[in-house]
Amino acid sequence: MKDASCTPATCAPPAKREPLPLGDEEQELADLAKAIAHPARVRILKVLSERNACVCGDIVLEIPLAQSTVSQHLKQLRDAGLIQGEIDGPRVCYCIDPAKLKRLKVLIAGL
Amino acid sequence: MKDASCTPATCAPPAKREPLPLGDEEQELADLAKAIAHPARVRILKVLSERNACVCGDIVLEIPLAQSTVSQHLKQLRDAGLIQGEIDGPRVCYCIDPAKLKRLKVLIAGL
DNA sequence: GTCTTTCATCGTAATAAAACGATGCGCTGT
DNA sequence: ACAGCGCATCGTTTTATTACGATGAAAGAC
Repeated sequence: MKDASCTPATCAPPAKREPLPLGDEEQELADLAKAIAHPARVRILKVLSERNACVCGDIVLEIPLAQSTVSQHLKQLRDAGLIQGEIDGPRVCYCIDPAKLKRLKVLIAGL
Repeated sequence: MKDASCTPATCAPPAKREPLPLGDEEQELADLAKAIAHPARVRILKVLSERNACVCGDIVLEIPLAQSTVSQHLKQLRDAGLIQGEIDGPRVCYCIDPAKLKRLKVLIAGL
């Protein structure tokens, strides 16, 4: 099974312009990718997705890490905008932000 | 525009089982995500994709970083399997590995 | 052969990420 | 009010990432 070997012939012409300073869209995708660049965070998203709704703090039960560590990962996902938390009495309910997740999918698909 | 607010009511039942030890697929996605979790690497993929073929070492010209740094980023993409390099005389031609990129897209889409 | 070009790698310094236990803060029961 | 639960944050250590200049190795030109 021969996959895309890149022969010099297939090479495209070099650039003429300056190296643009790493645009916003590149940064956006990089940030979103970084948010899921850890198996624990992938697991969190998967859990939030399987239980189609939030699933409060027993996300911790799904992940073989200390509570404080899981909380940190949740924060990263929250900072990236991929999930959001809603305070419900003593607990906090998390759920996926579908718009942001969609945005990630679009950016990835555009590669 | 009200987006997915997660009320406690929507919360799914808790888990019964043990915290599984962070599976292979989660790790795979995390690794691929990490590979693109930097704007320079996103840019590299974009360049390799726009010039539909390899574009050898003048990737460096497209990125406002030192040559050695770009080479490091290329290595990370190579280690992740997203790109591959082919030696062509004094230069090296890089191109996207479509299968691996597809794999990334599938995993992301599955979120 | 030597010189040059092209890229990778080494060595290093600065910054960020990951993990944990301990602490703190806001609720909800009693 | 007080105790307990649920979760976030603090403080710390360890490890990884990012970046650069300098050095090296391989191929082509002379």
